[in-house]
Amino acid sequence: MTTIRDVAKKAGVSVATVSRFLNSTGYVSQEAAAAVTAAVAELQYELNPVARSLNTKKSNLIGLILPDITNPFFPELARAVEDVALSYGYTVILCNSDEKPEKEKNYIETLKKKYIAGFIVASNQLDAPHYANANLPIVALDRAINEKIPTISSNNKEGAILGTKALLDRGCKNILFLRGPEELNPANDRYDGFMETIQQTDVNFRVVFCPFHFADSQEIAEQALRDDPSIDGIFASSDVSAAGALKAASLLGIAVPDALQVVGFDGVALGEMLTPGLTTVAQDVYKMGAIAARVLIKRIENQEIEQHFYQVPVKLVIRGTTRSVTE
Amino acid sequence: MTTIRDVAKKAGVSVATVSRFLNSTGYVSQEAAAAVTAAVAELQYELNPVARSLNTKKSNLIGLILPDITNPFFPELARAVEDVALSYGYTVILCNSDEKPEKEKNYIETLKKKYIAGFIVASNQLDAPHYANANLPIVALDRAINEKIPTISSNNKEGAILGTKALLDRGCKNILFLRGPEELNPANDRYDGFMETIQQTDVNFRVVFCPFHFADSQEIAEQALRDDPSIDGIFASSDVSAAGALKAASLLGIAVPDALQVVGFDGVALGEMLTPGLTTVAQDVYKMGAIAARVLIKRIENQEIEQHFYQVPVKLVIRGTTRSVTE
DNA sequence: CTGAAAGCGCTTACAG
DNA sequence: CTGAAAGCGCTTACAG
Repeated sequence: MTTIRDVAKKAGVSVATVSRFLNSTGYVSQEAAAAVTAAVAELQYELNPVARSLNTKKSNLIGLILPDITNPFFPELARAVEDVALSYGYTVILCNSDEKPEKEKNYIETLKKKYIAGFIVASNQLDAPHYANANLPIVALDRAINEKIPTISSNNKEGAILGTKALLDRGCKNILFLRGPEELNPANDRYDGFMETIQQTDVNFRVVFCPFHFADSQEIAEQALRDDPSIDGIFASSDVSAAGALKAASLLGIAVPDALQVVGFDGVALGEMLTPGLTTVAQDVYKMGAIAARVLIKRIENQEIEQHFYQVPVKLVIRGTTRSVTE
Repeated sequence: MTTIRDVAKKAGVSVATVSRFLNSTGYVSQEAAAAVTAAVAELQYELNPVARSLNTKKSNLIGLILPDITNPFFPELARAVEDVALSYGYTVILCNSDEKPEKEKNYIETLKKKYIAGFIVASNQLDAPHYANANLPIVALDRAINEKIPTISSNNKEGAILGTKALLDRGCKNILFLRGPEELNPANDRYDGFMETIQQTDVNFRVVFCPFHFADSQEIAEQALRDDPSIDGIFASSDVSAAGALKAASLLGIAVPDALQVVGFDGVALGEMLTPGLTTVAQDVYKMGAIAARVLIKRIENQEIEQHFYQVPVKLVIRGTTRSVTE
């Protein structure tokens, strides 16, 4: 392995000069710079990041803390984070927290020992003290912990308004809203958007809590549809829940979209694979991840960041679970 | 930050003794051990992994190289790897390679500089020289590069036999096999299983290449079904392809499972969300990932490993895209 | 603009 | 069984 010492010797300068040149810190004469450049090229020298970390107490590792990569929302997010990280020379460590504070805390502590540069956190435990005390650059997804931590989220309320209107515009007169978990900020924003929109009309509606889980959603939807067969529209707070609702409808022999229209939320790949294809409010998950990574890296590198809250636009994707607009 | 030096001072021994004790390398007297233990506890000392890495040229990082975490097969694999890694004190770095040799090579090189402990590789580029020359513990998924590298895979051939028989047992007389990419070992094993089984019968069949991609699969299946409307069974080499085939059938107005039965391969969550639910040959993806991680860690720690090839069993999951068995 | 030297926090022959 | 010392490969005041 060739070290900075070898480079210094070959270039005829001190290691300090080589280091300063390589890190563009401090002045280096033209000649010295040229000599070092040549020596580096000739020896194919590459800096040892571990040795550097030991000094600077910083690495180019970033931690991505999320509940569970298995949840269809997260792979695309992880992909975006990794793409951006890679392009800036960072490496990402995957941390599945299962929303457990001890797991998160544990990750933060063991990674701090590795001088991790920062964290991107997509978790509900964000208000736990281990984040506030982490003393490290952090960027949050979907949940603001405090003003100091930049947050990226979709425009969930706007999305819910779009989704609700989609059902209204298509003639639904009795809408079931599958509301997501109460602890989830985005789910609550979606709820607000739905309520605000529906209450401006005289359309019937009911709201039911429903986890973002397929089998549970199916059961809850089935129950609701049995209770009230006149339901003619379902707005689910997630695509997985929408898939559950579709399954329930099929089991009950309810025709979609003729007798029942369904709109999901997320824009996950699953939606297009269903039959009929799921009409949904699509988030730009990749973009969220990319922004999160970019903002984190800016913070790590002490660059200015323009804003602390990023709202990524959302859009309605019309597929087969809704009919054409009625006049 | 408290260092090994502080511990040594408090315990009244040298840092060498502390280090030896902590790493259980070399002899340490009872008294010294006790003193160190007490000092460590009192100071809440934790070893600095970066400083250690610099000396030992090893870290507890493991790299997971896969084509794209966005492909529904991989999140569960990644989850398993991470779970096992965590329980043994390792941390996993996510590397999306897009099957590009340069990307893989680049990852390997930059991570080697970080003294990465080993790699788990789920990629088709495994025969590229950068693996053979990596000079690091590697475990492969689904593809053997050479005898030195342990490999974990599903029993793909057996699975294909199961899937084919499922169609045969249910009366299919004209089967379309959606064969996966030619470069993919598992896809070829599935093909072999299919061929072996079907050729023992006088049932009509045809084979078509088909990438593991939804829209492409849909198109290919649609074309095939148009060409030959008498097809009454489709065996797809992946669940995503099966989903594409189902979509095609629905578009063409072909009733599943009455006029057409479909069997997938993978056992991905998507399968149960489809309507009707997808009958499929399920792999135990989590188990594959867990074994891969366990084997890699054994190699890293120079433990014996029992075998070099692990075949994880596969099982047939019957859902709604097939009928009941005919006599 | 540059170099000698100390230091980051550990490990590991080596001598005793 | 144990300690002094060198070393892992870099960075960073400090003095010049």
